[in-house]
This record gives sequence, C-alpha cells and structure tokens, in this order.
Amino acid sequence: MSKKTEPIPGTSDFFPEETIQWQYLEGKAHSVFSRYSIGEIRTPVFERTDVFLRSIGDQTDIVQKEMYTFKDRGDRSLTLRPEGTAGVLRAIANKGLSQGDEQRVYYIGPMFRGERPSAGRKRQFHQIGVEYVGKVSPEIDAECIILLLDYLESIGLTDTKLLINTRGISGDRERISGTMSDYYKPHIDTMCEDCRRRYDTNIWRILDCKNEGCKTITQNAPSMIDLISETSRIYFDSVCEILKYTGIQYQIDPQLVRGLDYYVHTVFEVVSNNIGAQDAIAGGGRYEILNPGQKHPLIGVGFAMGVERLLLAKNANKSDLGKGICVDIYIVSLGRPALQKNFDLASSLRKQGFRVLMDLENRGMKAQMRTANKVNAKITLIRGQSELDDGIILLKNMNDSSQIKVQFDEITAALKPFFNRS
RNA sequence: GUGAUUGUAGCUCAGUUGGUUAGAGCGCCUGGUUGUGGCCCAGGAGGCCGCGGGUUCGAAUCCCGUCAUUCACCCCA
Repeated sequence: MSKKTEPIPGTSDFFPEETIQWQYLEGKAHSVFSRYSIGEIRTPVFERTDVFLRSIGDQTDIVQKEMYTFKDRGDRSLTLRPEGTAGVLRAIANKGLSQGDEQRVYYIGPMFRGERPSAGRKRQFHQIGVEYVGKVSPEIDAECIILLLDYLESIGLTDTKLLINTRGISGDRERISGTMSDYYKPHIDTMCEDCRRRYDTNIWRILDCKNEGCKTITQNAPSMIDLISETSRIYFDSVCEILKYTGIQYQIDPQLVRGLDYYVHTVFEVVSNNIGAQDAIAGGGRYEILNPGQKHPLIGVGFAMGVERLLLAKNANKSDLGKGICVDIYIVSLGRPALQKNFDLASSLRKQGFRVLMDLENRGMKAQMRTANKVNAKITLIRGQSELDDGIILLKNMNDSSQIKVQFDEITAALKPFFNRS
C-alpha cells in the first residue's frame, strides 16, 4: 500500500508461510533427481550477454525485448539470466566434456525477464531445471520426460497435461523453413502484424499464433510431422513408444514449437488448468548450443519448471502442502530470576530437537499463556520463583489443559509421552 | 510495450447526491482481584483516504497527472 517499501514491480518478498512451500519443492527436487543420479549445479545469475544471444537466439522475444542487460565497470555487456540452460551449457563447455561423455545436472534459482507482470509471471521468477548434456538418443529424451512427470507426481501434481512435438533434426530445419515460407507467402499480407514479423525473423512461431485469422491459415499448413525427414520421424516415434510403454499419457501437439532457437528434435510442455493464462508449468526439449569460442555445439535435453507456477497449480488443487512453523514447547517464566534460568532450559530442549519458544519480555502470566495458545504450542512449561525454590516445573498439556508437577531434572522423561518420536 | 482494473487502519473492506472529530469485522495491546490460553465482556493503540496538482466556501468522494496493484494481450516457466 505504501510507496517506498514496495519491491520493484514484478519482484516479490517471500515470507516463512511461503518459503516453507518452496523448501518443500526444493527438497523433493533434491531427493527425486538424486535417484536418477543427477547432481546440483550452481552457476552465476549473470553472464556475458553473448552467452544468451548465441544460444537462445538473437531474434527471439526473450532476447529482443525481455533481457536485463547492463554494462559493468569494465564496460562489458552483462545480462541477468533469463533462463537456465545457456549458463549451464556454458559452464559445462568451460569445464570440458570428453566426446561421448555425459553430464547430468539440475539447477534451482532465480531467472529475470523484463515482461509485464501478471498471474504466474514475474520479472524475477524461479526455476527448477534439469539438463542431460553430451549424448543423444530417443531413450534419453524419454527418461528426461519420465523424470519430469516423476517429480510432478512426487509433489502431488497429477492433474496436468503433457504435450510433445518434434522440430526435426538440425539438418531438416532449413528445408522446413523453406516449405513453410513458401506456404505462408501468399497469405502473409492478410496475417497479423506479429506474424509478418515472424515470417522474416522466426517463421516457426507463426504456428502457435493465437490470432483467429492466422490460426485458420495455419490449420492448412503442412504439418511438422510431414515435413521432417525420415530419421527425425523414426527418432520421434521411438520417444513416443517408450512413453507409451511406460504408461505415460501424452498428447502430440503439432503447434508446439517453443520460443527458443536452440531446440531440435523433441520438444515438450506440461500445462495445468486453473492457473490463469500462463498455464505452462514446465517446458523443455532437446537442444544444440554453440558456446562462444567453441567449434562444436553441445547437445543435450532438459526442462525447466516455474516454481511460482507449480505453487499456483498446487494451491489451485487445494492439496495441502506445508503446515507452517509449529512450536512444540512454550516456556512461561515468572520473574527475572526464573527467566534467566529458563534460558538454560530452552537451549537444552532445543539440543534435544524440540521447537521451543519462550517469552523474552518478562510479561505477565496471562499474556504469556495467550501467546502460547496463539503459536499453537503443544506443551507449556511454567517456572517461576516458587518452582525454582522447590526444584520443580509445571508441565501443561495445551490440548486438554491438564497440568502436572515434574521434578526439574526429570523433565526429559516427563515430556517423552507427549512427543512420540524415534 | 498495448489494453483494462484497483489504490481508505497490520489484513479484508464500507464510506450514501462532495458537508463537521473517516467507519466495521478480523488482528494487536490492556483489563474482567493474588501466577494459567482458547469463548464472552469492557477499554485502548493504530489512518498525510497511494502521491502531486486542479475545481470548490468545503474533496476519501469530481477533474488531470503520476506511481503502484491486479488481470489480459505478446511471449514464456
């Protein structure tokens, strides 16, 4: 509401109620991906600008109008990463990868795109992504997709749709572009402004134009499946077959081409209903990326998921996730001497693994009890001057209000029945 | 970038055809006899009515600008 404290448009602050959900998603990523023997990579959030220009493609929308690019003090052009793949591939190229060797990694972190924010789209957003780099086979593509669905299932997201398509091997691309160009040439004057631009810059993207007029023209366009070469078709069929064999539901979407230049062969997307217009919660495909100064492109397959969108989709499904921070024990102290002694008690309980909160303001009993109730403590321990004198402590069960006196040095045993943990 | 939407208390929102000290619910704090939570009751704190200009005797209310929110387009995760 106020002005100066708001974060920059398109960025957000995340408080514990939310970050607990993020930690859940990240924890699942660590455990699921490790079962596929995939380790985490962490690369810088900014790179030399040409890292993105070359790989994503300098005619793509991302590069043309969405990148946060700036000059550093050495007058180098740097860019906040708009996606994860380019930086990961740069890192792998830099480290070196023997021919025929493979490197599998996943990454988690913020990405930056200067778009107008709306539901499911921020300027700083967060992705969890996976890359299988160095090898090519339909089986690898298939495992990558299986992994993606495995992860989504592990976080309880099953109400989704998998769309796949192929863009053909890189050798096909020029021929496909040519055929498409021939097809659209007589129609191009009647199509929308964006498509006229795409015709020259990135003809593939005409395919998923939402404009009604353009859609009808596209409907009769030669289908990708018919345009690709025999090799590409066999490759794509193999991917589909494995998915079918594994019992994975998918839908071939001939319109799916995706907006980054580096994709070849298999491309896929997972969409969810009920989260607004930005319905893609994950997307990816096979790619070839030539890094600056390298002779040969690196090949790989991978995907990225939008963390904010995963959360949107999850919460739309009303599946419960994360219960917030809980308190096991609240310590009520009466009087400064007791308060001081209770510091010891608190740290000893915390060392035993209890989640402990205590009053630090020397307030009245009523106020402390109110707080104990508010934070939903299971047990309240009460110790004031008289308990100090008697060497005891009061243990109150907040559920049924029952209260017992416990010898102070037997407190651990007394707590045991209330916390059935191994 | 284009279009629309909204901006009043910590939160969710009322605020009548412009008219006196700007309201409610929730939340917060303090009480309701000695050191015991939730329910109830009483009291209290807390607002440059997004910001800046204009019209008017008078503006939260009307006009202009600006910033921000939310949503859609474009595109993508």
